[in-house]
Amino acid sequence: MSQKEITIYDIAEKLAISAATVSRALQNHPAVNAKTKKRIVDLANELGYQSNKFASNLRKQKTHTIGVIVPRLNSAFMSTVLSGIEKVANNAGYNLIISQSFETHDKEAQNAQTMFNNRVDALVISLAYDTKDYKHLNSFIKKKIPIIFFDRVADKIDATKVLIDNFKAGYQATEHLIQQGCKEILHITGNLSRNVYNDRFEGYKKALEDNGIKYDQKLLICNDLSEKAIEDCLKNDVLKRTKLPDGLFITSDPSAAYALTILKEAGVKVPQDMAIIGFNNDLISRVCEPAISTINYPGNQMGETIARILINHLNGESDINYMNTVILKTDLIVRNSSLKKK
Amino acid sequence: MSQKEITIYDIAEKLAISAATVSRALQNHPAVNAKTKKRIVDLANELGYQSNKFASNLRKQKTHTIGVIVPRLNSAFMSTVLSGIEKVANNAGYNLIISQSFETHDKEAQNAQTMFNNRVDALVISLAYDTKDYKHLNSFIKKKIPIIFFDRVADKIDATKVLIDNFKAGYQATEHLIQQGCKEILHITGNLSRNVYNDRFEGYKKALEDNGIKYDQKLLICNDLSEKAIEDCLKNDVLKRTKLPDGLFITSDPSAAYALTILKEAGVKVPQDMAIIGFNNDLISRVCEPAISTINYPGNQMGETIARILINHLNGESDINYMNTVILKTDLIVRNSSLKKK
DNA sequence: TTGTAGGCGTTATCAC
DNA sequence: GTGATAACGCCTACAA
Repeated sequence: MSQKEITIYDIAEKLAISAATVSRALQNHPAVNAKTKKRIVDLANELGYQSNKFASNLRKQKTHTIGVIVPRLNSAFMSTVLSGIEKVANNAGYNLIISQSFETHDKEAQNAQTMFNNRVDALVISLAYDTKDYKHLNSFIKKKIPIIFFDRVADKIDATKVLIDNFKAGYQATEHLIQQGCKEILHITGNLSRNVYNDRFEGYKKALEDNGIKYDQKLLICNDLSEKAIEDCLKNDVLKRTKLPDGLFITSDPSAAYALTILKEAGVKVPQDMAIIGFNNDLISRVCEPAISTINYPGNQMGETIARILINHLNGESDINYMNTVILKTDLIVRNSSLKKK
Repeated sequence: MSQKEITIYDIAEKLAISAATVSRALQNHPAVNAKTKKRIVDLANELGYQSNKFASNLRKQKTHTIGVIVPRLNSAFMSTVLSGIEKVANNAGYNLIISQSFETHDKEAQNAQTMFNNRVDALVISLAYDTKDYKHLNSFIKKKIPIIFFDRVADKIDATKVLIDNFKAGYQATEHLIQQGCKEILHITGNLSRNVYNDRFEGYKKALEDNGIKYDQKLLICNDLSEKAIEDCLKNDVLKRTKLPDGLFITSDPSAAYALTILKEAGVKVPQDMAIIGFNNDLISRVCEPAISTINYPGNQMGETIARILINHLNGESDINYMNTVILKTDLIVRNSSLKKK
């Protein structure tokens, strides 16, 4: 199938020198005569020589590859994070192997295994919905391959985490709705066994409590935040209630936008009947009518931060083990969907 | 840094057999005694043995890795395609190395080089805005490494392409606006040197022509479709014109949504004053008010198709060289943003 | 400044 | 069924 590869030996032979010198020249090793080097580099270009990473990696025990496992590739937030990671990593000469867990532990474990076999220099991971134990990461820990968790992190594991203050964000969002006069705030969110959703929920509860509102379990809906789930819980549950909530804190912008559409269809006025606040500050929140209030979540910056920490560590410029948790800043963004008072 | 690796030799030694047998057992080679195999597999698990892909790849000259180069990671469309590719590829035991060209030829070439050095088994690529020559892909062609272009394809190169009928889609979109009574249809789109935008533009022109409307160059705006560009061209140009166009065909949904927001802000009534149609059928087009008409572009299916073609080829089940172009089906989706007549 | 030689971990070929 | 052995292409002590 493939043509004969051109190797450093071919170059060495044609130039009647040793492969070692060729290898050195191609790596810009200082101890090599400038002229010899030029001859080597020129010939390499002429022959279209391409270094074989496998041989090199095999030899050097380093791959310049970072593995990334995410629940799903196709969300605005995730692709922003990935874009940030890729940018920094690529500039530093690192490659990215990306795979999706599709929100299941098994696929996540399987992907981790593959990453491990591929000897990634580091692993970046945002956990699946149903991941509860972290055995599948043990091989990395044993071999001291750095792991960075982001967004959906593992509480019980002692590793570097990059995330936002979900409690605070949840608190802020809820508090804002309360300040706008909401008394019964519906909270639609994801699986509470994941830190992101749990912390936001705790923030929600605390904000209620601090404002003298009793938490009502009927106002909590957990699902996978898919369009189907949103449609289902609104049409078959919320909209059928005798008393409609007057506020909605829903933890993703696409879901918020979709919920808004359904509510409007059903004749609910936003924000008058129900004030809405989302999460993430995706473009989608800005183009709805009314525009949706949200929490700004800097995905791109998160990605860049992750990559930078990793690369500094891999280059030995800093030690990841001293950096336990990085919290990125979020902001409350108020738009018309939640402005009952003007 | 890393602990000692466990190799097939370690296993062989402990079991007092040869490494060759261990290797065979671990690959399910038929010619190995069931009992020996069990002993080997058990010990391998116990020791936490992990096959070293580099050594294996080096030896087998095959990497089970597919390189993917896209203009940008962070678009709804792109992440859907990637998600599709990843799903199929991963199930078939292939890994994905993904990188972004950030719409520049240079980065694209550099990424292609890296992919090549990593000896990817195949390359999947959607071209950058300013890529005009394809020298950077020559090494792949020479070595007969399959390349699949998708979405933004190269006309001049003889390779497999997966795309939609952009001409037809552009025609349909425009025709629809005309049928709704539009006479002056603004077309906001990307760089016309890219097939996707050029073909849609040609479709647009042809639809005008077929309906007796003269093409007016003032109604064509090309930019990078970023929020900034959209805002700029609308506020500083279109909205200042003495006569506003009565239709808008804009070739991406996020841009359409953003344009809609700006137009509404400026007091333009949609669809009465201006009918709008976008492209892609992203969620964003559905949650706007009015919901935006668009062309359904099956990104996920495109991704899966790409991966499937590639994998069939790599497995020798079919030959990619006989498959030149795959055109996926698109549909016109009519929503309120373009419905002048009811 | 350059060359020699050994090994990174796996797999394929050949014997037995 | 199993074992020796020779690559795969590169890198790096060490020697010259």
